[in-house]
Amino acid sequence: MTENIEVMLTEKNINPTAMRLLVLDFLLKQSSAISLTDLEKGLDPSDRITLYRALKKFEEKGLVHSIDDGSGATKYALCENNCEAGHHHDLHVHFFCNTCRETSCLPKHHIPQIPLPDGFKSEEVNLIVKGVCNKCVH
Amino acid sequence: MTENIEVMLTEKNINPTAMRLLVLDFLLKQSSAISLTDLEKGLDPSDRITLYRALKKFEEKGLVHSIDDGSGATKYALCENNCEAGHHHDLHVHFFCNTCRETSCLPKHHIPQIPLPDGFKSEEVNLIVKGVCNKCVH
DNA sequence: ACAGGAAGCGCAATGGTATTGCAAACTAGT
DNA sequence: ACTAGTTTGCAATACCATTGCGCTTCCTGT
Ligand SMILES: [Mn+2]
Ligand SMILES: [Mn+2]
Ligand SMILES: [Zn+2]
Ligand SMILES: [Zn+2]
Repeated sequence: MTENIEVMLTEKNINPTAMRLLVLDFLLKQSSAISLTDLEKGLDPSDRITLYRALKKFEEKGLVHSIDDGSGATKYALCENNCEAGHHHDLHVHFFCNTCRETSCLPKHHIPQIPLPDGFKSEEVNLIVKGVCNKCVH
Repeated sequence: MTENIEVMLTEKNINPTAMRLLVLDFLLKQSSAISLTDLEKGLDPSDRITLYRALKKFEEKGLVHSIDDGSGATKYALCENNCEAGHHHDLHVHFFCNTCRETSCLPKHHIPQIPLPDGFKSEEVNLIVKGVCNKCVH
């Protein structure tokens, strides 16, 4: 099991340090995207900055992607495999639940083509839908 | 002219104080959305907190809307008229230029319907396109 | 005109997040 | 075991957002 996690790191050219194994293990257990603070609280006595740099490294190497859901804190979630270092390919919709305040990836829901006025060139799109998630609907 | 600005405020049930007149005047002169810091620098010797509360009041009353463009600082822009207190109706696309770092409203470009998985209910959508704006394309 | 009271303003203070510098600890290759 | 490069922990910094509070200003009823 730890070996499995280690392979995931080495495949992305990330040195599998003890801290990074813990971080990836924690990420794998999540059902929604987490913030740095979530991670810090989840991995008890751990330095926030080290965790911050672990996430940054993961993102840089295409293992996780960051999500700006408007909550003020950047969220992180594992990529869908096809991402490479410095090049993310998982441009999907993200959902923020106003009830449980969890942010989820909707990898099946690609972002539609957005028409723009003449002279505007799109390079990146951030689409975040807010509402009530499937767990909070009653 | 000042009378005109004053009317805009009173129509939205906002007390037209000296500070608020200045803020609205400044907003009317902008061609793109501005941050609180932009406003503070634009209106020379003025208290940041007072400006902050002016913008909050304007937003609450449906005169401006706030934009989270991922830059870290909330941007503000005038609404398209049909907005009411506590109820904004200008759900349009926003564009962030990676070159000039200006954020623009694209009021002609409504946000398309985003399909969601079963059980998810959409209440709000934030769509921000990043790229190169018409002024920066060469 | 006067007394209250509400609204607005300026300043201080707080809390949260992101980011960098630096020295100590650690790893890997020789 | 030694050295070079990487990783870590802690301090420090920089913003941004938000609230508390006393003072001023403006409005209103008497
Ligand atoms: Mn995602
Ligand atoms: Mn807008
Ligand atoms: Zn939920
Ligand atoms: Zn531009």
